Amino acid sequence: MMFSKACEYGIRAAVYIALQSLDNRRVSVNEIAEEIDSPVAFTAKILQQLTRNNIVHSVKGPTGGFEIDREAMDTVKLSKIVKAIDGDKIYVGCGLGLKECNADRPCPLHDKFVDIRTDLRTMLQSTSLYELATGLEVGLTYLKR
Amino acid sequence: MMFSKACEYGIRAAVYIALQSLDNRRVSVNEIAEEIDSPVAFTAKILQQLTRNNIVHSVKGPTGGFEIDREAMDTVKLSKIVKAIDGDKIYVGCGLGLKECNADRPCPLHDKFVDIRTDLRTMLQSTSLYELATGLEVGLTYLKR
DNA sequence: TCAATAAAGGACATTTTTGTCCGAATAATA
DNA sequence: TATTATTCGGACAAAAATGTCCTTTATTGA
Ligand code: FES
Ligand code: FES
Repeated sequence: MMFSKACEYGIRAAVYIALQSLDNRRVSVNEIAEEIDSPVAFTAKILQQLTRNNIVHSVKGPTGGFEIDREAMDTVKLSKIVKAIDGDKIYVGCGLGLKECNADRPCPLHDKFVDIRTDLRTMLQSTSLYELATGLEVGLTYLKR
Repeated sequence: MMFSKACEYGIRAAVYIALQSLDNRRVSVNEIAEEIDSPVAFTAKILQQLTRNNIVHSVKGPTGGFEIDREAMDTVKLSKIVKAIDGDKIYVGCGLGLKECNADRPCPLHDKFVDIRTDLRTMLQSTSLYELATGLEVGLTYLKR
């Protein structure tokens, strides 16, 4: 509802890859899709986008798969994933669908909407994959129901 | 991005109807679509939903059109429109797309996401059509670019 | 070198959302 | 009563998002 399905899968996949990379396991699309409960082929497409955007790293061939450097887990924030998949409409779009959000000619919801949108952006820009992966690691959070 | 197109049009239409009802003008779909810059026939469909949900009132025939009681302008909050058109997924859905959002088995983003979602809900539940229409009336806000 | 394994990428299929069209129902008014 | 202006409702169409399939490419290890 806030993010596209593709983006939801992308974030879940990235978090799972980060989790496994924490103990140096490279993971395949099949395993990822299984663990995050997502359609395999569609997930593969999304992983291609993440790879092209240097969010995850991929290796072909046997023993290949996806992984994330320990460093990237800190530097890659959710905002980067969202931007790669959904673009920046979530950051700059008007809540009521005007062609652009513009404080000089605001829609009736502008002021209230901007507050929330800013909170969302701040949250996404400050949340790293590492942070999300560690919650998973200690069993506090889950990637599927 | 946050709301569907249908919902965006629905809110803009409702605000415009409220604005005109402030000085007792009933408005037609054609006028509404013109003034909020939306596709006429699609807007008509959305207005039907708003009518069925008692958000606006419609009158058929010549001199007919849409209107909103002065009282309803206060009691109808944006949350009612959003719920009528987009349902309640925006309020109860998991940000990462898990089948349901559940604090007992949260996704990695749950805590941070819930904060923002709650702010959004609170904002929608506390914002009335009257409030939005008055900003328009005095020329502070706009419904099209 | 060859078979097996995995990602990459393109074409296609399905579903959902967005949008259109047209006839029926309703009501005002001449 | 006939005409006209309006919403209502259903069927349809187009576009976008979601999802599938299959072939190619890279890499490993026997
Ligand atoms: S103009 Fe609508 S949110 Fe800024
Ligand atoms: S479980 Fe994901 S937002 Fe609550």
